[in-house]
Amino acid sequence: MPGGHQWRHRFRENACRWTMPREVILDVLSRASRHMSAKEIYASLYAACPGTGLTTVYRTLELLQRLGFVRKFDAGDGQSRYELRGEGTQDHHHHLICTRCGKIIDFRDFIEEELELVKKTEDALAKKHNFQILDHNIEFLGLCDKCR
Amino acid sequence: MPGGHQWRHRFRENACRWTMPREVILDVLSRASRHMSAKEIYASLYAACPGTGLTTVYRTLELLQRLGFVRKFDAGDGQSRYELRGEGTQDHHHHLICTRCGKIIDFRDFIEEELELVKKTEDALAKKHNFQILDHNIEFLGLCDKCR
DNA sequence: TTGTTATTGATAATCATTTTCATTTATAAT
DNA sequence: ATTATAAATGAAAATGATTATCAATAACAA
Ligand SMILES: [Mn+2]
Ligand SMILES: [Mn+2]
Ligand SMILES: [Zn+2]
Ligand SMILES: [Zn+2]
Repeated sequence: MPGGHQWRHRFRENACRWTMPREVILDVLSRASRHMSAKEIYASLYAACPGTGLTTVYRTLELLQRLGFVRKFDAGDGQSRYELRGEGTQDHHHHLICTRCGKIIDFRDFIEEELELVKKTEDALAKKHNFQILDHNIEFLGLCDKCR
Repeated sequence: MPGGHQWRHRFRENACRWTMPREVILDVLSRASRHMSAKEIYASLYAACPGTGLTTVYRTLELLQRLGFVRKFDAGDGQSRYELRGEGTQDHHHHLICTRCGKIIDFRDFIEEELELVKKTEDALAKKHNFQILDHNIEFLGLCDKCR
């Protein structure tokens, strides 16, 4: 349990101030269900920090993304979703998305094989297209048990 | 070259009428550069079918997607992009996206290994979560040669 | 404690996409 | 070929997520 202090330190390192809205947003992200939209985060903010604006939520999420603490992704409905990036490789995962109801499931199956193939592909692509590859996403789309 | 007639037939099969806007939009999609946004398609429509509304472009794209003729995807900027789905497996590919300038590159490297891993993962996920998996996306994010 | 400057919140602005609804048109039936 | 019907279209307005503005506030270094 890294506690909340680590965040403060990591903010300082990046010349960012440690404020109440940021602390609360990080808290929401770390405890609540994953894959939250900005509006959902905004909604669950009221108890701990009423008066926080939706604008601040968006700005904080963008900052967290820029610092690499948060991953932003698109699940097909019109809004972006956000999740904390855990440390090392044990948090590495991808998404299984129901295209009808929007349900999102994390999966970590075959991560070994996946990383191996991803590495090979990254190397090939970086060389062939002179790209600096920084990240990747893998997602499976389909119908969940309730929607099929 | 399947020509334009096949489309007409495939529309009929699905109880959809064959109209000028639909023909022209399919033509644009098949000849022009891939990964076009609705607005881009709308813009390149004027010559062949002036007066076509942007609304019709959106409606047609949604139909094409529903019929499985078109793949809709998100490249990180605020708008959806569309590309024709080719027939068999020789068209199967994924995307390498520059997060700064938005450049998109198709790649088909290691499709063999990819399909193998994807199959394994699909089976495992379908069983474990009782999902009916219909599609998948793999994307690499990074900086292109000009942006790095 | 004070000064500087990042951060915030209310509000308005953007911008992609969707809805509405009256008009047109593809197509099947006559 | 004409006609009837429902699907398709287009103009305009509505929606909804995200971003820009700007004056007020608060973090934090000195
Ligand atoms: Mn996740
Ligand atoms: Mn492509
Ligand atoms: Zn579902
Ligand atoms: Zn680039």
